[in-house]
This record gives sequence, structure tokens and C-alpha cells, in this order.
Amino acid sequence: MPDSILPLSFYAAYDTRSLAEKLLGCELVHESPDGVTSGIIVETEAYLSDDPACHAYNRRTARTEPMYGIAGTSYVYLIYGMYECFNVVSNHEGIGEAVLIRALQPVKGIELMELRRSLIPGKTAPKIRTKQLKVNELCKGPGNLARAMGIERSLHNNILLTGGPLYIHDREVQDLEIGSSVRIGINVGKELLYRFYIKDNPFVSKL
DNA sequence: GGATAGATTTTCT
DNA sequence: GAAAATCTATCCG
Repeated sequence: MPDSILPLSFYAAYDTRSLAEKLLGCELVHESPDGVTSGIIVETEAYLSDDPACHAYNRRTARTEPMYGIAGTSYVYLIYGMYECFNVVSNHEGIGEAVLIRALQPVKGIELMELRRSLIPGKTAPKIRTKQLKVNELCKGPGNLARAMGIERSLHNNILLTGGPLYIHDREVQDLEIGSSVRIGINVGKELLYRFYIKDNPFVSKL
């Protein structure tokens, strides 16, 4: 069934690492008041409950509470004081695991993405970007992706379903060439090959 | 092309 | 009070 919104049963059908691979090639859509943006998911990372890099590795806290919700819940958090990151919660209720979406190939609303990315974040002196971004830079990396898509913490702890503003479409291609590697920007769990990406796709954040 | 420093604030110790 | 699932500008070769 091409062109259908992923049902909750999809998110619940796989373990976290499998879901991270299955989400590749799917299209993330945000229907915001400003307009619709979307992009093909080309890069993900898995965070498991027995993995020291996972936010839910230690105590269950207020911030990570959505990670313990049902698969298909959104988990959005602020990192380094400036950037938001978007995750899809995975596994069963009560188990704190999620998939970080790291890069998109823009499809809809490219002009809106450019507009949202035209300001460089910064409290003291938010700067206007001087150089025009290339399309493959708009959603490169989790912080940039969230900004281009207009995903903020107001979308934290929502269910990715029909009727909501944020959801994911099924992918059409079944046989994707998928690569894996260690994850980016972490200091623990370095050796785990929990990063997945579409091979030879120029929208991936890093080789 | 790669390496490095600085921005910024929430969260947890 | 330190660390953090990041990004950008700047320096250097």
C-alpha cells in the first residue's frame, strides 16, 4: 500500500534497531500553520534501554517520560542549549527506547525550509545567513532537520497519527541499500553500530 | 579538505 | 556546576 500513513502497528512491529532501518525511505511530514514540509528519511540512529548513550539508560525522569510510552510517540529534546532533536519512540510501553531521525531528503515545502533556516540560532545576536543553503544542507543533521521542519518541543510527546500535524508515510521502495556505522557525537556506547543510512544518498549528514 | 573553539540552556548530580 | 544524541565560523594546509 503505497502512499499510506504509517499506523501505530507499524512502529510496534519491530525492535528498535529494525525500526531504525525500516524508517529509512519513509517520508516525514509536518503540516504546520505556516505550511507543509516533508522529506524522505535517509539517516537514523537507534537508542536502546541497555545502551549507555540512551537518555533512558538511567533513571526514569520527566524529560524522558515519552520514551516509555507506546511506539510511535514523538520525543523532542533540546541539545546544547540551541537545537531540538526529533525521535520516534519504539518498543513496548514501559521500555525507554527511540530512533533519532538524523537527516532528510527534502520533498515538500523547500522554500519554507529555506526560510526557517535563514536565521542562525543565537540569543545575543541571531544572525541572518548570508550564504544560500543547498537543498542537501537544509535537513542535514538532527538539529538542522528539526529547524527546517518546524519541529519544536510543542510537538514533544505526541502520537504520530492521522489527524495530527506530524506523521510518517510508508515508503514505496522495498529494497534499499542500507549502510550502518557507529553513532555520531556521543561519548559512550561508541562501538555500537546503531547508525543506519541509505547508501550513496547525498542527503546523509556524514560519510 | 580537516581541526578547533564558541554559542547557549535544560537537565541531572 | 558540569555535561549534553549540535552547528557554525574561522584557521590552517
